[in-house]
Amino acid sequence: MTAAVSAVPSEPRDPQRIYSIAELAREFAITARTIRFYEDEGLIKPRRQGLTRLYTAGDRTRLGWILRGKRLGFSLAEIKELLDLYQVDRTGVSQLRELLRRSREHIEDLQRKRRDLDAHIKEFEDVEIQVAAELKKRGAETGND
Amino acid sequence: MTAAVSAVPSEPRDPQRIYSIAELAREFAITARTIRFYEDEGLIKPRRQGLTRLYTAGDRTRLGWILRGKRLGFSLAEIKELLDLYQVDRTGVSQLRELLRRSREHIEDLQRKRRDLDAHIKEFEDVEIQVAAELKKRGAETGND
DNA sequence: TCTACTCTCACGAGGCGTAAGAGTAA
DNA sequence: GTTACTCTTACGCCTCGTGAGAGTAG
Repeated sequence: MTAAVSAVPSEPRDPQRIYSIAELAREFAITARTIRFYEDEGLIKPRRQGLTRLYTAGDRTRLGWILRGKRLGFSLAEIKELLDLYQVDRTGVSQLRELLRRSREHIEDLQRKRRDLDAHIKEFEDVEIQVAAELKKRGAETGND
Repeated sequence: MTAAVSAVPSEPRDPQRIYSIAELAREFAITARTIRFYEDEGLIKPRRQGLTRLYTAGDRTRLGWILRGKRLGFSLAEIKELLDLYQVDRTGVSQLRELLRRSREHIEDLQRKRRDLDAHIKEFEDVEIQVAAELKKRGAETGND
């Protein structure tokens, strides 16, 4: 199902720290290839030292954000759009208005998702309750062994 | 982004009612091809009258469930597993225990998703608040026009 | 040389879309 | 007989990667 991987990894202890691609791959339990793929898709833009990619703490946060979006069922294109929301030009009023509009749109989308999720959870909790009751009736233990 | 489609459509007014594939496709804003595809994948099993598929209210509910799972980022394979949880054989104690175990597992997965989602929502709400404040500062209306 | 990175194909699974061609019910 | 469905078969496409092979920096 879902890999038991830290959702948002340990807080960035040192905001100045630089990460290698392999380090990030290990930390997020993905492959370096995947990180490069996200770069190809325009989701992340590490600095370079020659050919080697250098990731800042910000890049790392961004990557965690991407993966979280993925777990929530957003496509890479959608995630890119969401990420871009953070760094659009905020100088003009019309741009701010547009940002506000899209932000609200996304919040509604997310809230819809949450309603779906809550309904899902409730159903499985019902299953759990019923099955636990049935097991109890039969005199079997219901604990987690 | 996400199509503005009724998440769970109107309650099944008549539990006896039979639906055609086109009807369900319209209702859920998907194509008949998609519904047949789900059948190929073993997610739904309508009755047949000759070759024509006949969907019960239960099938309709099931389809809605599948689509909700999709919106939450589950793969069809995962959704199939979740759906199967509902109708596994519940006669034996060991089967009940297994059902309970997997049910709890899924609930944990769903709760993890919810934490992700809440964090996401909070971030965008922060964006909204900041942008709205900035617009107000500049004397522009922030309302939804 | 060995490690760790870089690159570019290329392939593959998941999730459908999209005809093609044919049957059937009103 | 035309419209509006239905069906199966099957190829194609986009997304999201994985893998292979080959080159390079230290």
